[in-house]
Amino acid sequence: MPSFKEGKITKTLKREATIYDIAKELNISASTVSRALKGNTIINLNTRQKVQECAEKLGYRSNTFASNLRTKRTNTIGVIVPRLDSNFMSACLAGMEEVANKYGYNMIISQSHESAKKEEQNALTMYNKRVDGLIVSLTFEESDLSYFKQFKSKNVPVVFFDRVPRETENVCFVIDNYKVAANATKHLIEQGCKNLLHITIQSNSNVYSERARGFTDMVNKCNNCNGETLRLDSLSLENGQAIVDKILKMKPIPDGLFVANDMTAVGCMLSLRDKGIKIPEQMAIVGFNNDPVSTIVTPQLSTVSYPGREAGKLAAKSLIDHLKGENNMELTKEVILNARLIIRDSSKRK
Amino acid sequence: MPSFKEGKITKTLKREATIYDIAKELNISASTVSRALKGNTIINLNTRQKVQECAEKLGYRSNTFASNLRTKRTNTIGVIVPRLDSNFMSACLAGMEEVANKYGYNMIISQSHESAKKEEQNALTMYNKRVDGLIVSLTFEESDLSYFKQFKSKNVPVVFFDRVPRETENVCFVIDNYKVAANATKHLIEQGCKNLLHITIQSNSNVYSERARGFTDMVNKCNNCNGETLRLDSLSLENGQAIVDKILKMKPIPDGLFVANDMTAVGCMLSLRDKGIKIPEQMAIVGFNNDPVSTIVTPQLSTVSYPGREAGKLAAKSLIDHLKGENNMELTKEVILNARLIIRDSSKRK
DNA sequence: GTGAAAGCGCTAACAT
DNA sequence: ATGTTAGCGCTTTCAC
Repeated sequence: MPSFKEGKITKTLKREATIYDIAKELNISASTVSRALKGNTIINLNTRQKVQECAEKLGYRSNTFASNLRTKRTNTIGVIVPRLDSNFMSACLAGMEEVANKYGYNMIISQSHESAKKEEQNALTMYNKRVDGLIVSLTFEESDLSYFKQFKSKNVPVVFFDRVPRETENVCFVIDNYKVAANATKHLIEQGCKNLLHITIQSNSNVYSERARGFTDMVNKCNNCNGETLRLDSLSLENGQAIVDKILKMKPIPDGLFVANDMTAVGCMLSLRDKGIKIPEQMAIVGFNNDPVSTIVTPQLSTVSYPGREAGKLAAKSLIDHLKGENNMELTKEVILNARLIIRDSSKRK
Repeated sequence: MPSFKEGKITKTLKREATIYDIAKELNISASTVSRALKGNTIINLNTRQKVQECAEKLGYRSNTFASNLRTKRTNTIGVIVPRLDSNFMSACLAGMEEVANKYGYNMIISQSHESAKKEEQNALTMYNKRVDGLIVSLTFEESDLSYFKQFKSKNVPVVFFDRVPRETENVCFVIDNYKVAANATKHLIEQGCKNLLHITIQSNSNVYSERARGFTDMVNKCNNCNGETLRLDSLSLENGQAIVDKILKMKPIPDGLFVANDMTAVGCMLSLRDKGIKIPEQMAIVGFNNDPVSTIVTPQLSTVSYPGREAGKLAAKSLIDHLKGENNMELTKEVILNARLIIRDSSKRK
């Protein structure tokens, strides 16, 4: 240990206490202090208590970098999501945080804002911060995802949820977007809709393409009905007005809407109501996500429940189990979460 | 540097590349590599390029711990919030993340779940992780907040937002809850409400106590009206039913409601509608936060706009400016953000 | 423009 | 039960 000959008092006030300070104070070795601090029972109880007291007295706090530098683990999980300010995403994050926290992991969260470039930057940051594991929901901007490959070479597990790669070796937590979209469409057909419209986003993301595919396939199975898909640049509450303007110019005007998220569906509903169009009589509507807004709008919005909190918890748990060596990720490829159609008044004609 | 005599090849594959590996490969010193990697222009451009190439070739990534261990900075900001899955909070977090990311900081987020004990644990974790700064919104469970004092002794700036300490030396980002609550109450009175009810949470938190005080003071200024405050254990959409049951048993039944958050206000509205009570004619309602749901419910909910995203951005910016030495936190005590009453149909009688 | 050397604070293998 | 020792990978004087 270096000696602080000059200005000792000032330095002592400024400097962080280390295990060496404790060791010196108690006339024992640093290793003993290190062990005592970890509660290692091989160390005399008496010594342990003394160390603890002295640590508190000196305002000691463990230096995670020094520790990480040695142990090569960070106890940190990186999370990259498109945006964190949606009901669905914050539910996912809350679930992850809960699990991570429970097992002693911290979470670093970053947003890609739907930009592949930002996603890459974020991935690089996570990589350099040496997160122990990574949880990702992709942007809908297309990219080769090569920047996630590097993690594999370092044995850092990556799991995806919701928006997952089309093809990947990584574990994915998803719902069966195809099936549930087909179900929703079938429901609209059963309610007597003849001219269906699917409103979604222009994207190659599995989430949206699968929903669109489910919609189209189901429409095609139906002999006397028609289906169109409207692909927009973004989906939000505010888009409602513009969307409705478009819809009302279509020939024939659709009588059934399957919208890829609830906020947009609600935006449409509000605008349709302004135009005096009756829901569900003239236009039956089904949304997606079971956002709280779906129960608040009048009439209540039929939607697909998507258990975000559970998805988050499961993804985090799976990652942590893997890190603790308690499960073998090679065994799991994909976890399909339960999503189901919730029928409410916005689509119920019978 | 240690030599890896045995099993060199295997080790080379597993081991992380370091600046020493690059140095050896290029026959230069580690210091030069270190400088080159940082783009230090004192190093020959040619050398810098070579180093860069070699780094990529070896899959080198900077070891932040070693770096942090030396520089004693983490470029990480800790965030502790009660819950992250509300519209308001995720807007705040999104704002913070945006700013933090822009200035090269990472964010570690944790939830206290309204428990003071968990808040303390989280603070301790942040402390030990040596965050460069901390942004906090408090639980509504009361505590002495002593666990935030330690940061000051280490010169780690702490800023609070939304739910802030009653007395503190730290910078706080808030709205004027008192004033805006008084305004909302005044508005209800102006609409002809005689029996007002404020629905809030049982808490000493500045946010709720100030809103309640604003309400009460304004009611007291009014000669011919009456005001009660209902303090609950929690506020949520789901509480609506139970709250309405209580309200309808009151004598006299209130004709004006000022609810401390929008979700709860909406919960009440839905339940009131079920009971056939007319809004705003029989019961005028004002909420708080300007959550998207306020524009979705029928009739639209009058509320108080609370600029969460801006609050988050400002809090983060202030913290980072301070970390960069660009502002003096001693100069700022409290930043009052703009919040204003938004009058919609749920309270408009005239 | 580049190198040598010391040390940030901790842990763990090995000794006693 | 405790101590000795040797680094983890980086940055940063100071020297040339």
